[in-house]
Amino acid sequence: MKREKALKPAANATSSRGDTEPRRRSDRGAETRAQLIAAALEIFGRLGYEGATTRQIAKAADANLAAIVYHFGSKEALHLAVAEHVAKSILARIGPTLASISTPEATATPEAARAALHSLVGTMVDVLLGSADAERWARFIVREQLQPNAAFDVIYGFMENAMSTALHIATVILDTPEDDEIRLRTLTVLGQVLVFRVAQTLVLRRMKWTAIGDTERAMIKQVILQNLDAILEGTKP
Amino acid sequence: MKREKALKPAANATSSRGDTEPRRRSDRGAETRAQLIAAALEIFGRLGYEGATTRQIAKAADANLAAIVYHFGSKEALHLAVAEHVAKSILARIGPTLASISTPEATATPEAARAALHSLVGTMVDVLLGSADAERWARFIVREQLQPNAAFDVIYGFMENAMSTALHIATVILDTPEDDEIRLRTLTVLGQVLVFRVAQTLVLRRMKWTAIGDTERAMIKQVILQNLDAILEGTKP
DNA sequence: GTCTATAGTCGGATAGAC
DNA sequence: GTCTATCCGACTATAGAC
Repeated sequence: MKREKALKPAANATSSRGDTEPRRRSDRGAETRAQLIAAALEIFGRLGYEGATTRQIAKAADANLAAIVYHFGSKEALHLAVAEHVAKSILARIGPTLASISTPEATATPEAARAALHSLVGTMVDVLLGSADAERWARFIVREQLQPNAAFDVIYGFMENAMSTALHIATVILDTPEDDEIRLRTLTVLGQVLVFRVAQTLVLRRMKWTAIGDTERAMIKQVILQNLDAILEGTKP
Repeated sequence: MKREKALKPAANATSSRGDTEPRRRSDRGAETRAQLIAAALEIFGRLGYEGATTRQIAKAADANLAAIVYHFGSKEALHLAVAEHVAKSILARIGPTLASISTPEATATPEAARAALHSLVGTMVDVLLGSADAERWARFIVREQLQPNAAFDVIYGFMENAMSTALHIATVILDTPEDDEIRLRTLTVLGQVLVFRVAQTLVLRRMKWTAIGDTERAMIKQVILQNLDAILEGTKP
């Protein structure tokens, strides 16, 4: 928000390069772009948009400072490219699960629906807590929430999708229409997963853990799924 | 992380001013300090430590740039002073509730314990969602989680307190020893509250709300307390 | 496509008048 | 205690050699 002078360049935003010329022999360019995005994801997530500097990012990506402008057009465009990358990556992870529980069969009976919901929540826990990648994604996303940017809109898309699916399944299980109450309840389930990412510093201290590994993740998943069942059971009409 | 040169000054950190001279007639100094802290809370919360600039803060506080160094010693010291202010403010709000449920009577019977837990969670919802101040506190705290600083330690203290109390009450209700499982479950309850602060952009969009006012807060509280009861009921040994 | 060098701007901190 | 003026390091973005 500080240097809003020459925002003229950009031109070639994020993807769709090589549209003027056929794909050439070397993919050095693509590699550099990928490295820049990976480094930017990490650094934007930790320091925020303003706190991150293009020098840091270039250095972490083992690329040249000018490469950022060359490949993305500006610091801001790089930020947006990272958001797109995150959205795509997460969708790639939960997409299969989402698809498998979006079939009519998955919600044919309350039992099947319950299994589908377990599957979705379990996948969310795994995706959010199960990889170093996810750690970076989550940090980046939470930053966007704190300071909603254009990048947030990019990310919102897939969240919308997952939440809608979960909501629909929940209405089947509880046999109720979709109303504010069940919408809120769906959000509280999301919160139970998110807290382990967002308040992780607090979580680690309280649990006297040093990290959330496989064992810890399994415990967390078990507790959340038990809660989910209890909530489904306890709030039946 | 950028300008680690002259970190020499500081000297007079945050409070305890006027120890060299008796409190004088005017409290202009105290007022300026308060305004600076208020402005810094808002701006650090929104932009993060690195993203915030002392010029912005001074301007928002209607104070002079040099006043920051004069009163706090440095940008970093101001940041820490804000953390202390936040911790104190929150404790002032939940302290009474915390005290009232820390008595032996409050956990004498499972019924009383359940009421105490409701009281604590309800207060948390009110504090976190019920005031414009809380919005700022939450933003600031979440930032600290993403990028733990010295300031985080300041804030952790009161969280520890509230969590321990909640945990103890839960063990009474469930009549189980304190173990990892119940610790995790306590954190999932915290998550249900936090999500409405942390992912508020998402919440507002999904609920098609424009803000979380009294009505919305009441709905949220009801849903979370119902969940809490369901969880307590559904996970009994 | 990648690099170095640099232009132009903005940052935190300081000095010293009042 | 508060202010203006200023230093100087670090920032983003650019130009142009390779």
